[in-house]
Amino acid sequence: MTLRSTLAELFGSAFAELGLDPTLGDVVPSQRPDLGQFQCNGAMAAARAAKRNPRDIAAEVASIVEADARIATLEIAGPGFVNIVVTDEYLAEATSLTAGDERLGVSPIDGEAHWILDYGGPNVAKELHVGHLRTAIIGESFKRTLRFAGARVTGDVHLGDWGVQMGQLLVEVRNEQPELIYFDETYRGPYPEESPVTIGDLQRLYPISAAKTKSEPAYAAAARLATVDLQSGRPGYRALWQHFRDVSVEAISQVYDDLDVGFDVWLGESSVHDRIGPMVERLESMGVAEESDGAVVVYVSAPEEEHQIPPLMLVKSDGGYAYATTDLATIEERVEDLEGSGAIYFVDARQSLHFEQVFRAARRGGIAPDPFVLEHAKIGTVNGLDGTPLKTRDGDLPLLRDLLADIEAIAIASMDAKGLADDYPAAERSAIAWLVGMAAVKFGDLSNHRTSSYIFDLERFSSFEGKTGPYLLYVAVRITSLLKKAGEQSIGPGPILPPARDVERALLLKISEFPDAVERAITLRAPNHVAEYCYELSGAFNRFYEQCHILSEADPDLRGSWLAIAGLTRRVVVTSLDLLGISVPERM
RNA sequence: GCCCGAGUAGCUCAGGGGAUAGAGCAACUGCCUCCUAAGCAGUAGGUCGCAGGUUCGAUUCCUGCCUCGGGCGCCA
Repeated sequence: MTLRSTLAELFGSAFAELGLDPTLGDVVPSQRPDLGQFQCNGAMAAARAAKRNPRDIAAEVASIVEADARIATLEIAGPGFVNIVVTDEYLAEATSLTAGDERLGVSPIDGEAHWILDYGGPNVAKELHVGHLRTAIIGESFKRTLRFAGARVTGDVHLGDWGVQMGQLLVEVRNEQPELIYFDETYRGPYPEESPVTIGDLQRLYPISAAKTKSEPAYAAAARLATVDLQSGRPGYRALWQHFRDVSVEAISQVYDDLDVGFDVWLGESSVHDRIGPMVERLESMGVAEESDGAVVVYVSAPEEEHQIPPLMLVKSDGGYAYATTDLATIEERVEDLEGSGAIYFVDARQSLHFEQVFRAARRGGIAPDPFVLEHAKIGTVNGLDGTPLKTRDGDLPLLRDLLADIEAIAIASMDAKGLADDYPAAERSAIAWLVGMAAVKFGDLSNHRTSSYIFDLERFSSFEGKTGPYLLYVAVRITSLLKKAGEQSIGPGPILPPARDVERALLLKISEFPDAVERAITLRAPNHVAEYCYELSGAFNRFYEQCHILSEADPDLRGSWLAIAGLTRRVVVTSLDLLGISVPERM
């Protein structure tokens, strides 16, 4: 129960008392802080249905609500706005309640639901590149936020580990090292535990094999054959493939670890391979899958639909499965094995048609029962300064590893230039630089809406000032330092007193908005609401800090109250940052 | 051609049917004898792409148009 929702309930029951819809009593933070702290706009909406003057309704609602001891003033303004100011006593009381709640006022959501989140999608043999950045950051944040609200969540990396690229790699490795035991069809194992290839080898070979597949039909045929052999279980191929997967997972998880992005399961395309055959057969026998031009497809548009969308390709005319097939089988896995109640895909918006097709096919084929939620949370692209997807000078997608190293270097340069933390141990200093860089990247990403493509400008990261991740770290660190100093002077927090200054009231009101930001982030699948909130809260604290000099305050009760407020602010900031996947250093 | 998304301050972007549309950067002006100036305060900057519609009220919802980006059966 939050301050805002308490008021909404209060107004709701007043509307109900007048025989009007209680949802009209919704209360929101005021858009005109000069006129009030909160506002209720329901009277204007009610006026039409009730065929009455909105100001009259507002007046009647106000006269009921006014009696409540928590309300300081109510004013009717304009066409029928009710501007609300709560008493300082109640504001203090509500803040104490928040401080006493482990979830800081966020109400727990349905703990029965089990959400499967898909925000990985890296491929074996390919390093994580900038295209993986947004999905990882946003998905991770959403996972943490859902979990904070008490939901059961499983993050699946969904590795691309089973397509024709695997066949291509097998062929290319054979070209380079034909003597390897894995290619000897007469050999009966066991195979070496040591991988014959490194992740570096795979990254080198992958583009070569991809290029040859394009230009040499015979090579492409060999790759397809190898893929089929792999998938049908040829032991040498399986063993070699396992090495491909292992070395790739090691490299991939290293970068995810650096990003502090985690997955609960490392499933992938290969883990649903055995499901595909039976699934296709079942869809065919149901009449959902049909033969068309030598391929097997699922029609996903009803004939009468005005805008037809193309059918989903299940089996290509060469007998191979399409990647939509794998995605369909993955849904089945998520329903049956993972026992999910829904799956949310944090994936590039450009794949929206693909997901539309897959989701429709999953419904038609009964793979996803009706209550199972299927949702594509569209992610915008990371663009360069020219507004097109970010590329290196060679035209490749920049590797995440390189990008993060650049950011770290910028953070160090920035610290050097400002002479920050120059008396700290070198190891701590570089740890701080890393956290500052990560905060900059993540906040820069998360403060944009999920669906919008934004311009990633390294230059802009060279200054960690203004609305940036480091600004938020700075607030948390400032408070840590403040609390430490207070402790050294044996000053402790006390009960939160009714606020007497505007900056203090503004801070307490902002603290009370945390649950609304979290709720919005969850329902809209949009962590930018938490990011935006955290920035606003930080600003409110900095203004408070500027005007209320805590440690030199003579009144011990006031000092204790302010210290408690500072401590609570820190908790909310650190919690918000944690929901964004951003870690805070002890000092900076 | 059809579908999806975007168009808001010089730049990068927020914005929940409500009042006077916000932030950061860049520009200009102040504030470190005082808990971290990675900070705070202030000035300036807008026909919210265009035209209609719904509504007491539209940047927000609907329709059309313009511009840009993306997607559209055998790549994944």
